[in-house]
Parts: sequence; C-alpha cells; structure tokens
Amino acid sequence: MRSKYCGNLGIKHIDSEVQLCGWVDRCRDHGGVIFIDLRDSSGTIQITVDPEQGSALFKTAESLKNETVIQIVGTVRSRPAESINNKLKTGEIEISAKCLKILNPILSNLPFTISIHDEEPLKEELRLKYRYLDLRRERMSKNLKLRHKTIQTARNFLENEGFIEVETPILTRSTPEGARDFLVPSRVCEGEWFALPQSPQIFKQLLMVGGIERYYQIARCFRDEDLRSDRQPEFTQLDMEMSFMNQEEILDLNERLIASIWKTAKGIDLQLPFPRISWEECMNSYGTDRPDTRYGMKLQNVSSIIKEIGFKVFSNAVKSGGSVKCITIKGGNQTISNVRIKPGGDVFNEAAKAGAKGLAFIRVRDNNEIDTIGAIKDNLNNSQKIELLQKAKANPGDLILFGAGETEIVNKTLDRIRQYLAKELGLIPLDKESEVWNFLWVIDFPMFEFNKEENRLEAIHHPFCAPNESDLGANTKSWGDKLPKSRAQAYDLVLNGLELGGGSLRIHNPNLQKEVLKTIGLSENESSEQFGFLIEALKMGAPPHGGLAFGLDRIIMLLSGEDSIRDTIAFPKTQQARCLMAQAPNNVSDKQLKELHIASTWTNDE
RNA sequence: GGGACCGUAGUUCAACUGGUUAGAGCACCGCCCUGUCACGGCGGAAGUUGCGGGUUCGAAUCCCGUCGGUCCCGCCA
Repeated sequence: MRSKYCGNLGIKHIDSEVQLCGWVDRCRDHGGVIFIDLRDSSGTIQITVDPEQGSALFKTAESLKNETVIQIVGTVRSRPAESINNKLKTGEIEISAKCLKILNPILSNLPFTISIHDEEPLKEELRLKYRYLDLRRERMSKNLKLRHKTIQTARNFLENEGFIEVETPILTRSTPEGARDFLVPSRVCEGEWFALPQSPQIFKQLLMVGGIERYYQIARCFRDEDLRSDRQPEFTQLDMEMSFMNQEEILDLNERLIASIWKTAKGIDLQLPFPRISWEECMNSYGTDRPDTRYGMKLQNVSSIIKEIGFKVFSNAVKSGGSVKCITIKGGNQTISNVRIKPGGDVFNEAAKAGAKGLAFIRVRDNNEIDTIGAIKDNLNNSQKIELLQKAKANPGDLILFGAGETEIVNKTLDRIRQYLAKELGLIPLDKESEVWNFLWVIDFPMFEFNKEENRLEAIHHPFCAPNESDLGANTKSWGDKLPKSRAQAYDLVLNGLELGGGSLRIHNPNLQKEVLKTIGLSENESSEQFGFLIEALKMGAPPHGGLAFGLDRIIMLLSGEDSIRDTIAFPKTQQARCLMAQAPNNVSDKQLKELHIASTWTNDE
C-alpha cells in the first residue's frame, strides 16, 4: 500500500513519486491550496493539494477531518525557500498530491486530539478509556518504542553472553510466602486451583537443574496487591538465572547489561563497576535499603555521645535498645524555619508520617554556639557538644535534625526527611543535561527478618536464597542455629533511590534448603508438600546457580522520564485494577461458573 | 482496610462569600480565504455541573452517601 514512510523522506527524494499511508494530523485549508500534515509511525510530512490537480482530488481533500486514514500518491518537491519549516524534520520538502484515497473516514467525534501540537494535559481516565488513541500520540508511541529498544538491547546482549530465552508456565501452583496470588479455577480438576506466577522463580531454578545454564525471559508476573504509580497487578520482569557463576561474576555481567541498555536508550556511558555497599552500612548511613546517593545528608549515629545525657527522649531511646541518629542540613538555618520543624510544619509532618513522635533539632550558630530547646541545651556539656557537632559534620549555619527511638522508626523517619528535603531544597538536578544516574549494588542482606504479626522469621527475598557460607560455618549440624543470623548472598540494584532489581545465589543443597524452610516456620510436611519437587530436584545434580530479575516497567519509566509505569505499558490498569478500555474485570455467566465448580459469595453490602 | 485531592460542553479550564440565562480556548458544524504549518476571518450548535439524597427562598458552590480517577499509608520486593 505504500512505498515510503512519512518521517524518512528528505531532500534526496525530490522529484520521486511516493505512495504514503497514514493519519491526517491536521489540515490547513486556504480555500485555494490545502495543506495536510500526514502522520504515520515514523513522523509527519506536509501534503499539498492544489486545485489544478483536479476537482475530485480537491473535494476529497476539503472533506478531510483530523485522524482520517488516507493513502496518497504524489511527488516529492522542495518547498519554496520562504516556506521551509525548520521545526519539522521533513520541513524542507512537501508532497504534491496527485491522488488521495480515504481508507477510513472519521465517523465519531474524537474525545481528544492526537496531534503533537495539542499540549493540553489530559485526564488519565480518558487516556485509559481510549487507550488506542492515546497510543497514537507521540508520548506513548515514544515510550513503547523505547520499551521495545530496551528489550531488544537486552536480548542482543544476553544472546552474545550465551543465554537462551525460555518460557515458563502462566498457570502454576499457589505457594505460601510473598504476595497474594491470582487464582484460576480448574475445570478439569474439580475443586482445584491454579495460581498465576508472582515470578518464575522456581521454574528458572529448575531450568538450571535442567542444564540450561543461562536462561532469561521477558516474564509477565502477577501479584494481587494494592496498586501504586509504580505497581501494576501484572508487570514485566527481565528475569535471568545462570549456573556456575559466583556473585561477583553475576554482578559484573548484569552491570554490563545495564550499561548496554543505558548506552542505546540514552547514549550514556555508565561507569563500571557500580559501587557495592553492604546492607548494614546502607541502613546505618541512609536508613533504607535503597538509598538515593545523588545528595548527601547521610545519617549519623550519635547514640554513644548522647546515651548518658539528661535529655530523657535521647537517653531513654538508647537505653531501651533503640538509637539516636541525625542528619545535617547544610545552611539549614537559612532554608528551614522553626515553624516547619515544629508540630504542624511540613518537615515535622513528614517525620510523623514515618512514625516519629517528635523531631528534635539543633541550629549551629556562629562560633559553634548551639540554638535548640532548653532541654537539650541544658543537658549537653561542652565536650559532648563538640563531639556531637563533629559527628554530625555540622558547621555554623547548619541545621541538625534528630530521630530518637526504635532504630527501625528512626531510620524510616530520617530516610523520609532526607528524601523530602532533597526534593524541597532542590538537591536533585531535574534538567536533562545534569541528570545523574547513581547506580549501586546493595549486598549482604540478612537472610530473614522477624514478622511481628505472625511471630516468625520471614525470608527477606525468598526462601531459596543461599546463605553466606562463612556465616554458616563448616559444621552442618549447627546450620539451624546459625541460619537466623546469617547474611544472604543476595543483591539489589538501586538507582537514584529506586530498586531496579535484585537476586541472589540459590541454595543447591537439599538439606540446607530444608533447613531454611524450617527456619521460616514450615513443617517437614508443609515443606515437602509445597516445595517437594524442588528439594527432590536438588538431589539429582543441581548445579550451583543464581540469578536476578529487573523490573522492566520501572526501568523504562526511568529511561523515559515518566512518573508512572502506566505510561510504559500499552494497556495498563487503574488503581482499582480495572481496565477502563476493555472494562475488565467483568461478570461471567452462571454457566461458566458452574463448569468451574464455583459460586460467588459476593453481596452488595460487603 | 485507612488518609488526602479531584470530577462543570467532545475536551482543557473558568464561574468571587450560596444569588441574573453556567462562560472561554481547542475540537465540531456552516460560510469565506492560493504558501500555511498550533494558518486566518465571520457565524453556529453544544451542559442531567459523575450519580443519589439533604440543608436553603435559592446549590456547580455547603452537608451526607455513592460511583469513578489520582497520590500516599497498610499491603507488596
């Protein structure tokens, strides 16, 4: 139907005859001559319809509406010098139309305009309802092309590294741990249920046992949890697993993969290797396991200085097993008023949202005089004061904010304030030129954390992560005692405060695997019922293996500069997990339910 | 499960403290216009103010409920 794409035409095509297809982006009817901006997936070009070319052609051109689908035959010619449009890639030329055919007219008014010239922001509700139109707009088509390019780059890279792409089941079994499963009733196996995979975790490990050695997949994952701007009920992971590689080798390969993606998508050469920071140091210095290192304001632990002072809020926090930490805001005396850090102020509110009961502060004045509430000032002697200012790296003009109490809350509070103030004080460069990409690996995660509600240990990543061998010791009999406190051979890739992906070396020793399942509270029976096939497989020549998975949607979001992964997904769902276009989920017939041996217990007043 | 914000013409927004017939740009329809490119000019049509109830002489505006969207906490790695 066509000989060329609109956006690829240029002066070298002058005098040649072309046949183009696409959408009418916009028309300018001057009564005599008519200009049509024709758009296809490659770009736009101006079509000129002169009355001399015949009245039928002209009449058709007059009738065109925006978004009419047309096919034109015409000759490429240079524009008159005064009519050259430098804003347009094809602005030096135009097509003189000889023939114009309407392939599909517009029969219904469009809910919004597609043209790039229309810059008005649209309600997302509308964009999602008419997603097929939204995709026709430049923003979404650009994002989808970027997504494609990113996946293509990953495929090429992994191909060259000897990986093969293997698909794993979408219908699988429900397993404990992790997120809520989406369930699918089985018609054939009455009363039984499939679950959609939260990730291909176990399958990819079994591919390793299957001798695949290097696997990857652009894998759809499903989690039935509440949505956020960076969370969808179905999302995509770039999922990988490899045999006979140690942690360093895996990290090295993956940062080269990320670098190749950033090179093609952004033209940026990332500096390798990425910094590696232990989980412990990370929590100490940033209060979070995914720190944004584009700015300072690191957390300082001042517990030891403060534990004996008379200010009870501080000393009691330390004595009851918690801590006192602080962050120093350079020049904070100027930029942050007392109103903002006292109850009701924006900074205080941020602290409160993290669970802090108060927000103590010290302002450093000239000659290192301190300005704070009496209860702190009166209880600090001169040497404590000096030590404190040193530890906080505070100078005259600076503001120090404190978190005191349970260490977890203190970390959460100061992390939140740190992030809030970085945005607030403009410490993060927003313009494209000074964009900073601070990648880092967080390593040495603990194996488990305590779940208060369920009163048991829980795997931080998942229960297949291999523990650090030196933490476990050689004596296999003491595994059970040492496991709860050992570190995992797990790693997360963090970029500018966001987790891009993570993984671990896996357990390939069946006894160790059993021991870990026992540690998270599974009985022997439960273990073999849920994971028997995995443990069995580990007994039959499972190679040492490990892997990781990247959140592909999130990576595209960062590369495209969008704030939501919805803008990287062709057909995403709303926060209520609805598809406004297809109107899913929807009701099904009683017959369908009956075949599946299920009945809905839902009532209106639920 | 909880908190916050939002919903007005096809669309993006406006409408003061509750007070005339709910306005404007773009889109749409009609007419005019031969070099525009977000073309221009003249005219026109277009509204269950998401929905339901309440307060009031009077509600887009205030209150309650409900539906939908967004952000966040919980949840989720």
